[in-house]
Amino acid sequence: MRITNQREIILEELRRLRTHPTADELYEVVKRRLPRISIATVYRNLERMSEAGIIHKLENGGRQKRFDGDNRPHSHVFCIRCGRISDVRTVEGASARDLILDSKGFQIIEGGLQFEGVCPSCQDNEKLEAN
Amino acid sequence: MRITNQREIILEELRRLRTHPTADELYEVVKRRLPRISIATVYRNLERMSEAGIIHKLENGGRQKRFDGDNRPHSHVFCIRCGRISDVRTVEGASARDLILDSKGFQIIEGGLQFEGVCPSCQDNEKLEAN
DNA sequence: ATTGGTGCAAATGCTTTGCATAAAG
DNA sequence: CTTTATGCAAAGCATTTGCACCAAT
Repeated sequence: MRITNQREIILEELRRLRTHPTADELYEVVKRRLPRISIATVYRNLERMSEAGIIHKLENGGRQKRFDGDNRPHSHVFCIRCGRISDVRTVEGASARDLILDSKGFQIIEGGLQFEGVCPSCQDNEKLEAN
Repeated sequence: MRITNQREIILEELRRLRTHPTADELYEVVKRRLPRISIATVYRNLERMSEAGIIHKLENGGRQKRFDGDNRPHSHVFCIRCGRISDVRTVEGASARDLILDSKGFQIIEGGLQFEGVCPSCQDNEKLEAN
């Protein structure tokens, strides 16, 4: 994997953001430093780097993918309303890998806890909408 | 929610299949019984029923969504190569909801263990490709 | 010099939607 | 009868890809 300007800046900005941005959100930020960059380059690099384990790709209920520059193992909460993602703390030592009993022949590569809920700002919106 | 023929048969076939089918796989199966059904109807009903908690929508690394007619809480393994999904057994009592310590203000609706790995048939393919 | 990466625009593919018609309650 | 669901085709939208050009090693 060649070290290009684009790749470095994409990684740098993804690590700086703590918001688990979507590809196009990250593209907007990176564009400020590299005005001629293409969204395709952002997608290609996010894909390559997540395959390489440098970053993490997060799924969210069929919405746009989100990316996480923090590749230490940790759990997330997904807002089922707006798609926002937060990190969460869980009990130490309760790794999903240890909890699995029968993997149905699958070679387990990783496991994690995943939560779904409603984020604070969507809870506010729900209250407003109720009136 | 009105009880239509389409809705009943979609649910029936989804419950019968234990393969966590994609919308179009299910469409193919349902079409044998209802030749004039539209894929849009399948999508609409899967969406409605998963909102209502009758069935479950499963995400899989940015691939096509898969659906599960078994709505009892349980964990899945996702094949990172082909997208196949299997149910897995985990230790009793280790619910993700209990493990969470700080939910960052999110109102947790559900939590579960999620694994990624390589399914048996893709492991075979990997062996073949190595030669 | 050679390989791999980029930008652009077009294509892809899953999913959703508008609308006229049909079925359910 | 009134409302909700369906079928069809077209649109939407995030993501991927072909290709000619450029940059890194």
